[in-house]
Amino acid sequence: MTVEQSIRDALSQLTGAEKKAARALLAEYPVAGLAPVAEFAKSAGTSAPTVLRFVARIGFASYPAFQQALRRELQESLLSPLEKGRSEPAERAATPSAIGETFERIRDNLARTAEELPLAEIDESCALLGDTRYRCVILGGRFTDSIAAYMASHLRIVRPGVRRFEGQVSTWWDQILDLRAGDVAVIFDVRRYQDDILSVARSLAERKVRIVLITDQWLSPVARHARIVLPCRIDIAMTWDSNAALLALAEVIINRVTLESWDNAKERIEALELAHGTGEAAD
Amino acid sequence: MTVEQSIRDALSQLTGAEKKAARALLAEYPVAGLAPVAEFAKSAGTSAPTVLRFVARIGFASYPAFQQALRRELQESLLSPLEKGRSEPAERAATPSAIGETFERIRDNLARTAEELPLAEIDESCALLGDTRYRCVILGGRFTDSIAAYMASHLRIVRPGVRRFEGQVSTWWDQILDLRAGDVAVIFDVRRYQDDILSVARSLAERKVRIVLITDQWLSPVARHARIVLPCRIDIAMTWDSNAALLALAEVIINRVTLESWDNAKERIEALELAHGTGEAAD
DNA sequence: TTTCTTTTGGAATTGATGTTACGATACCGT
DNA sequence: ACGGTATCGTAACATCAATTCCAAAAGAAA
Repeated sequence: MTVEQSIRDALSQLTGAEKKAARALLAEYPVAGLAPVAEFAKSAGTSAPTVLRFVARIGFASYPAFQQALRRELQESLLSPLEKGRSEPAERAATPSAIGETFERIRDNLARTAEELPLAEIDESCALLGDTRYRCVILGGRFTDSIAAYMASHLRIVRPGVRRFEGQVSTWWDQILDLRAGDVAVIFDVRRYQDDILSVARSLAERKVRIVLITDQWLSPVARHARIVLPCRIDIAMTWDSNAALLALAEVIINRVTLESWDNAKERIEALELAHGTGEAAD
Repeated sequence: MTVEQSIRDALSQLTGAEKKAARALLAEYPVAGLAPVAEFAKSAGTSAPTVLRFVARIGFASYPAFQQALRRELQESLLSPLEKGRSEPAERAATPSAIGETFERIRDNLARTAEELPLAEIDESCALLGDTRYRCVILGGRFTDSIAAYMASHLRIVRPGVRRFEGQVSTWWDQILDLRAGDVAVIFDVRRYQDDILSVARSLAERKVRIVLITDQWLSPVARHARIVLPCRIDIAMTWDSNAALLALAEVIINRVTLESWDNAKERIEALELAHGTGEAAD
């Protein structure tokens, strides 16, 4: 039962001045109701007490309670345009064009991510990661662990002191002890945020490890402990979210760090390539 | 100039706790800002004074003035719900930066990849991967191994019999023995093609394992042994190639397979979510 | 018209909210 | 390691908003 429905149901039982309030709210729903009582009353052409009687009549204990309900509703309706369809994926036809469409949505996520990313924060992250005086650990959650691995495998080539937390979470705690204040942790965490990641983050923060968080637009709770937060778009209105934007961001950072510390990186890349012996396999 | 833009512009000049407030607002825009200061502060994990300092910093004389601006904005955006959201992409695009450019190149790769991908091949891949009568192994090279892991972690939820070849290549040979004719192998291999991957592919082909190869536009030599070849764009004219298109393709396939075998997948997803106990970490 | 009931808004009251001052803390440079 | 500076949160304060009371006005019934 939404607030709007409550109003329509109760409308017939309202007194004259109360109806004025109801109509004013319906006309500018729900913004009018988010204003202070006096303002609402004025825009409805009535008085504050009348508005309060109206609010009580549709079943709220107080005006703040009424506003809170409006806010909750609003938040849900702002999420739903993206969220809907998630419930019944079966409806979404798997037509050939669906592939192109999915790609399109992923591209769209990249574009919006690039738009919304705070550039200054990326600069700072790269600075942190380029500073070889401090060590660096990279970790991720259930699915994003792969992205973490990807980033680590590149960063490890560019600079020394890169470690990755992998496997059993219980083994991470020992490794945290090796870290000193000032070291940097890159944490990937997207929705269905994991409690264990949060615990680790808290523990890292306590040890003054500086956290760079790469998360989704709704922000992992790890944000509380993070020095830098980089939100990415992940919703593609399908069964699974898309982590492509996270990977892209990781790549951007990797390239940036590589460039900025090119003198060191160059040597390391060449040395490692030689040792690895990756001959360009001819066809 | 919308409030949201003001925030993004000012973000870099904000102090740590102020950033928390900014992020909390951006994460639940604009609803978070419509709550009383104390509530806003709590949801942002900071104190009321900090929120007020934040509001002052982005140019408002008082908290009520700030809320009024939010309401005005909200009302306008509700009146024209069609052009809601991305207000002026033209303005935002005016931020010339290497970061935006890199993102642009990655997006371009995705677009070209989507164009050039043979749809019929994708259909067939999905059919192969959706057929639970056969097992499925996933593996990748030095960097693409992470992408393989990503795909495996999802596919494993959707269907049974998914394995991943990881760690030391030498241990893979034993595992190949477990595979029967008709089983499916997804192989990721991009330039600097690795000899060991080619060897494994050859061996798999000999055992009549059907290979789905996800590679770059220049095609890994594994293509010779592959039943299906899906080429992606990876070049972004920087130190490192971008594997974002591979990830996107993997995601497309994952979603497709999930949809096609939804009846089975649904049960497995629900069962695993329950067992995993991933509580949406409330804050 | 008169009287009673219902409704309404002004004004006082009470409570919550925004605001400010100050002490504690963390951070940074020397 | 130390002192200075910036930042943050607790607590007191002042302001404003929500609520209540009551008298006046409007409407209904006699």
